Amino acid sequence: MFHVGGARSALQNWIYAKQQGGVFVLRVEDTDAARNKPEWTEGILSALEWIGIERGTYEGPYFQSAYAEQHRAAAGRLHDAGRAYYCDCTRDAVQARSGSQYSGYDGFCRDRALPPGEGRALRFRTPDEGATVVVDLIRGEPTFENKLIEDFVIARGDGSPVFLLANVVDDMSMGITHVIRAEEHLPNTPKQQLLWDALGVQPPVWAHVPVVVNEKRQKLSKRRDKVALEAYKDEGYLADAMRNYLMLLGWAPSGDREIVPWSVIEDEFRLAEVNPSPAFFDEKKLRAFNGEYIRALPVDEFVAACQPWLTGTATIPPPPWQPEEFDAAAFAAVAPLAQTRIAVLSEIVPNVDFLFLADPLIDEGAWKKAMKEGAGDLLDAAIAAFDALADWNADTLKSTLEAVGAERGLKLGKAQAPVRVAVTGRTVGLPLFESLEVLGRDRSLARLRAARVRLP
RNA sequence: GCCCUCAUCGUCUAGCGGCCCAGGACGCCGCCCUUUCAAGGCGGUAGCACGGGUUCGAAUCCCGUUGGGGGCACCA
Repeated sequence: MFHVGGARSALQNWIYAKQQGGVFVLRVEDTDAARNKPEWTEGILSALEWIGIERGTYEGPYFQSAYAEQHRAAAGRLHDAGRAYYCDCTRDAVQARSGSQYSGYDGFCRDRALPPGEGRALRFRTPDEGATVVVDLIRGEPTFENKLIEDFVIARGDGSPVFLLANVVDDMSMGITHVIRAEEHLPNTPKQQLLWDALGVQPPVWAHVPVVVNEKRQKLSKRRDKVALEAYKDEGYLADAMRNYLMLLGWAPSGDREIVPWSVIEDEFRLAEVNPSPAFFDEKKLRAFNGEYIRALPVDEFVAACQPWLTGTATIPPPPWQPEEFDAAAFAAVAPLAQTRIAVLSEIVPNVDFLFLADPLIDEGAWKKAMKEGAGDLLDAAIAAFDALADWNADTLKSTLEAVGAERGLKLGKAQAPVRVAVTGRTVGLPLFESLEVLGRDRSLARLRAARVRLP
């Protein structure tokens, strides 16, 4: 699973690296992914690929674990240089000493010069004065007073390195020069920068992009919110629409425009211009974008794009009709009419199911609405008139029903309702007469007669 | 409790001292078109959080306040 927030920063990161002539490396700090499950890696890779970050154009994703030796070596160096010391304080002891107002480790073991030993953690000795200024492409220079940074643990009692240190050492080992990540990491940054400095390496340039939030303005969470990129893909969001929308979260291209070719985005995007405040992931707007992208598709591409929902795949459930019932030619005939009517690809199914099902799925609410008094009479007349038609096409069908309606003082808008429900099962849908034409004379008449039988 | 951070229509944003009694987009509401529903066309609704400065002039700069978000582990 790949998070939409992650997708956005990956996109930003990727473009930025491209513009700078650098290499984009995706780091995954997710707990589950960090266990290095191959299927997670594969999921992330294909999600990245879906939004246009082709494999081979970047390195990674990588999980912290590849540089275990360096982690331990770095911890050792820090200790030897006096920048870190061993501590045997338990959590409870520290808590007890500081009372109710806990504000970090109190430095109890700072000058005890404890030798390494079982259960003794290694703590980084934070400077007593001065300040650590983080150079951040998006936020300027957030400054942190060193005396307020506690002596944090860099290696556990069993000698294993903690995330903070592993992270820094990994980045150093890989020659990372720019770290672009979510703003939630900003408070950790001074600690990491102190580590870079203590290890004698020039710290990277940081960029903390804002988080993506839900309607309640909280960071998107996997438990509460729909955040998986794959879920959007399976619903029928187009990759182009998704990546375009994602890039507009916190940034806008020049001029009063939002839907722009990807090349414009790659060209104009400036990481430093990203709005520092959190952005709400608005599914409604995404949907509107997707509708526009769908309408902009050439018809044959639209037809091709619909295939997974018409036939089903591993992740997309199969349609209600049997595979042998599907008629590609009929679908192609009706596709242009459907194209302006759906905003996500999965919606194609209810629009065309009447063409492929032996019997239409009759919606009872629709039936009650359309089959009022007079409906039986109208259907009788329509059946007779349609049956007498020499040419079965949209034009003749329309003028025929128009005439039938007129005889009864009904406008076409009213007269078409019972016919529509009888044939498609719904009150809304594709233009009726074109639908009848594609459905064919026999099937159409059979459905009209079947409906007539149900009426008084 | 401490630290950091953010603040323009409901939402995403344009704006980087005068072009702004604030522009675009989504949403919403009307009207037109129309065989249903869409699409399309036209119009409308709605915002610079508050208070002080600085300046001839502030949405834009500074300081506070308020409100939101994030972080403070021998988690990652």
